[in-house]
Amino acid sequence: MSLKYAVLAALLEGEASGYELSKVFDVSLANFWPATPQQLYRELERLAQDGLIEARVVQQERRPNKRMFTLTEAGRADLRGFAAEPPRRPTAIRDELLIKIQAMDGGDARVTRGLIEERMSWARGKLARYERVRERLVDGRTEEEYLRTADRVGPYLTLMAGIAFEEENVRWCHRVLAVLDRRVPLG
Amino acid sequence: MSLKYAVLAALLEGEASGYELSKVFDVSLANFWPATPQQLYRELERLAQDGLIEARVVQQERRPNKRMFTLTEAGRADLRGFAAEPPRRPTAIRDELLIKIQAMDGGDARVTRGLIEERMSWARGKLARYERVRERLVDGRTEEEYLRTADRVGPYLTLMAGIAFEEENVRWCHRVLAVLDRRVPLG
DNA sequence: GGCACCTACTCAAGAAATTGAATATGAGGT
DNA sequence: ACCTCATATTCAATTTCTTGAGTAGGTGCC
Repeated sequence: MSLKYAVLAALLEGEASGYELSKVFDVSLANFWPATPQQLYRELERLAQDGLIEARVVQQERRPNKRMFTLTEAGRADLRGFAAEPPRRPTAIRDELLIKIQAMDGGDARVTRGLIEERMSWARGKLARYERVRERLVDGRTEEEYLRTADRVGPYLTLMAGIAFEEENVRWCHRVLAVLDRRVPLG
Repeated sequence: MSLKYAVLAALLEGEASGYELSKVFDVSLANFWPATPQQLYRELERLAQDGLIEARVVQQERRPNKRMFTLTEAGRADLRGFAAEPPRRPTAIRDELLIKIQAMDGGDARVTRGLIEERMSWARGKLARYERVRERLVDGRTEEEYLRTADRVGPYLTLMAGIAFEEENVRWCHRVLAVLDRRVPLG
């Protein structure tokens, strides 16, 4: 049900094809509502049938044709309605690494260390990418100026949530490493 | 696939029935691998068939009988193997509220405020519950002492992740409220 | 006395997600 | 010449998840 609104929200940025959406999703929406390309194509089909988005086929010469989708007024209205309702489900996190950490005792601490280090460097990579998105958004303005004057601040606030999450992730990894070291010194 | 290991990890705490597991999942595992009772019962069936857990029926007088499940040695070994592998999928977060925030511009800022306040008080409630779990775990010891000496620290470290996540959540909510106020002062 | 909630599950229909492959073409590198 | 990657989807099989209901007695509260 929510994928529907995630797609509509993505289209607030403007017209896009399924393929483009699947890219956009990867860098922004995926941070709080992941979806595979297949899911997106299916959802776009449905939304078009329900009149919440409009499709037009763009003929291309040296590429496969593509269908570009735009929000309709009905789509905007539906999204506004959704945005004003309280969420139906609480936040859900699925993190395989945490299952592994839950079960780590009795295993090889050095292997666990490796997993944590991998996670940490992945989180740092993500932070770097977020930072670039942030810079493109504020576009030279100070944050304060941006937040007071920009048309839309929603995308910035969700980006902040993503950044905070990954920063916290890095701190947690440090902490786990410290605990592991105290218990089984690598000396 | 991971639900399997989440269940095995939960059984590291000792024998449990499906019903008990569904309670345990609610307070601890659900924080990084949510599952409904139906999912759990199905998974337990499968794990028992595969010989990773053992079931025994406990006759009860004034209650329906229950089946208690224990890890087998094969189950422990499988779990150890899993815990040493790198995760197959990155962390996935699904947060309806963030979709709403992404799409909030053009809507009623007071309504959005309400949603954020709801989220904040929910996060505080969760923090309070986490704190109680933490106290039961450390059981009078200092954190330092606990971390050096306890048999298992995995559950504590995942609890720390949950606490950090919710604290971050609260901070983010404050921030969003500040931004909303600056843009549309409530006077 | 009645009602709601707790224990302890099981069943089944339908919706959704996952996965892998298929299609067709072009661009860029070695 | 060949290989891989990018564009831009679609299809289909399988698995998984979600939802609601059903069963059946017990406990606690007003």
